[in-house]
Amino acid sequence: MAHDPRTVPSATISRLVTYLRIVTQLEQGGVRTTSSEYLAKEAQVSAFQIRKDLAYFGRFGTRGEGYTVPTLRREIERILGLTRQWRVAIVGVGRIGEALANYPNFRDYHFELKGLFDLDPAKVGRLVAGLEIKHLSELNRLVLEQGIDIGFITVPPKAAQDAADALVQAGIKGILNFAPTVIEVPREVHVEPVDFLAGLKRLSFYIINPQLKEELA
Amino acid sequence: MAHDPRTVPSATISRLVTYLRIVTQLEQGGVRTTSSEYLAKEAQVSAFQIRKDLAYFGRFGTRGEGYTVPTLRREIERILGLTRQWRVAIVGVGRIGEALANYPNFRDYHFELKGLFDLDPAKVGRLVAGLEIKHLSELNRLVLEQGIDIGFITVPPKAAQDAADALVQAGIKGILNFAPTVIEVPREVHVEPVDFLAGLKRLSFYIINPQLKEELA
DNA sequence: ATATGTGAATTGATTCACAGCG
DNA sequence: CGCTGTGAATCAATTCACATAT
Repeated sequence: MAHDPRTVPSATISRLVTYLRIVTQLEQGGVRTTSSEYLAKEAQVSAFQIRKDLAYFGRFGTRGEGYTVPTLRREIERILGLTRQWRVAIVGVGRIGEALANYPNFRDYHFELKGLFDLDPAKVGRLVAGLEIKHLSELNRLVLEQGIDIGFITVPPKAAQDAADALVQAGIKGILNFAPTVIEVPREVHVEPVDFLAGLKRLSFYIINPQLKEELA
Repeated sequence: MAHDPRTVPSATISRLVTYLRIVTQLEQGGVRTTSSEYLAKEAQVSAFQIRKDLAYFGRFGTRGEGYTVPTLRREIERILGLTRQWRVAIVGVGRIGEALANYPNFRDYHFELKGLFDLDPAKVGRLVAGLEIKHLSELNRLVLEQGIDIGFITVPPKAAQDAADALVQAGIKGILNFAPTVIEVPREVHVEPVDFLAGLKRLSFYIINPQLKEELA
C-alpha cells in the first residue's frame, strides 16, 4: 500500500503519466512482467528515476523479479486518480474546442465529455460530438446536474479569465487551460496549461541554443 | 549585453515566454516602464525569480527605476530567438492538425505555416488554410525548398515515431509533438511535447491530492 | 529613495550505491 | 543471484539579503 506522501515533485507526476502509457501498451501486448530498466528506456529517463518516482507511493515490484504489468498499471492508475470517471465541460467551441470534442482518444476510459458552452448565440443550439452547445449562462446549472468536475478553456486569450471565473463560480475542481495566458483561480482549483504557442517559443530558444539541452518534466 | 550562459533551467525558458506575453501586452497598452514586482504579480511567480531569470542573460533594467517596456520586450524576444521568422510544417491533417493550421494566433509574428503533409491519399490535394496538403513523400523536397525549420506531429500515436523519423530525415531542427507518446530523435533535434491527455491526468492527480500544489514550469 | 542585480544560503530533485528480499 | 527499494551524496533551482546603481 501507499505512503500518502506529503510532498512529490511535480515532474514525478508527469513521468507517472508516461509510465502508465508504457505499461498499458505492454499489457495490451500481453506482456506479463517488466523492469525499471525497460520502462526507463521507453520513457527516456534513468531506471533510478523510475524506482524513486514509484517509491513516493509505495512498493509495487518484486525484488529479483521486476514488476507485474497489470498490477503496476492498476497501481499507477490508482495513484493518478484514474479509478473513477471524470466529467468534462468545454468552454469555447471554436476550432480547438470542436477538435477536442471530436478527438477519438478523448473518450479515454477515464474522461467523459458532458457539456459544451459558448457565449456566441450563433453557436448555441448547434450539435457537436453528439452534444448540444449551451450558453455559458447555463454553466452553473449543468455543472451541478451533470456532476462535471473539470473544465477546458478554449476561448480567445482575452476571454480566458472570464471563462475561468465562470468555471470556478460553477464549482469546478480543475481547469485545462488552452489559452495562452496565465489565469487566476482560488488555491483549491488546479490549473494545467496546455499552450502550444509557448511550446513553439521554447523550441525557438532551444534551436538557437543547441548546447542547452532541456530535461522535460 | 548578454552572458551567453552555459546552463539555464528549462523552467526559466518557460517563464521567459510568460514574461514576454506580459510585456507585449503592456507595450500594446502604451505602458512605458514596469518592475519585477509587477511582472511577478502577473506571472504568478516571485520578483526574485524574475530578476534571477533575466540575470542569466544580462542586465535589462535600471536600478531605482525598473524596466523600460519596449526594451525588455525586444530583449526577451532576442533571447528566445524570436527576431527571425520560423517556418513550420504540419504532419497529419486530422482535426487537430486542421484546427492548428487555422488557429488565428498561429500566424504570430514569428511563425509561418509553410507545409501540410499527410499519408492519406483522400486528403492529399485538399486545400486547408490556403495550403495544399502534400503527400508525406514530398516532405524532404519541400522542407529544403521552403526552408522549413519546425515540424508539428499531429498524427495518431502509433504513427508518431514514423512522422518524427520523416521530419528528422528531412532535416528539421525542432518538433512540436501533439501525439501522446514519447518519440526518439537524435540529440541535435529538439522536441517539445504538447500533450493535453497528459495534462488531464495530472489534473486528476492534483484534484484528488489537493494538499499537493504543483509549481508550474 | 528605490528597484535592480547577484553571491550566499537554503531548499528541492536527481543520482548513486548498496542494503534488502525474493 | 537479480532487481527492487531507499538512505546518503550530489547536483540543481529557488529564495534571500543586501550591495549597487541611478
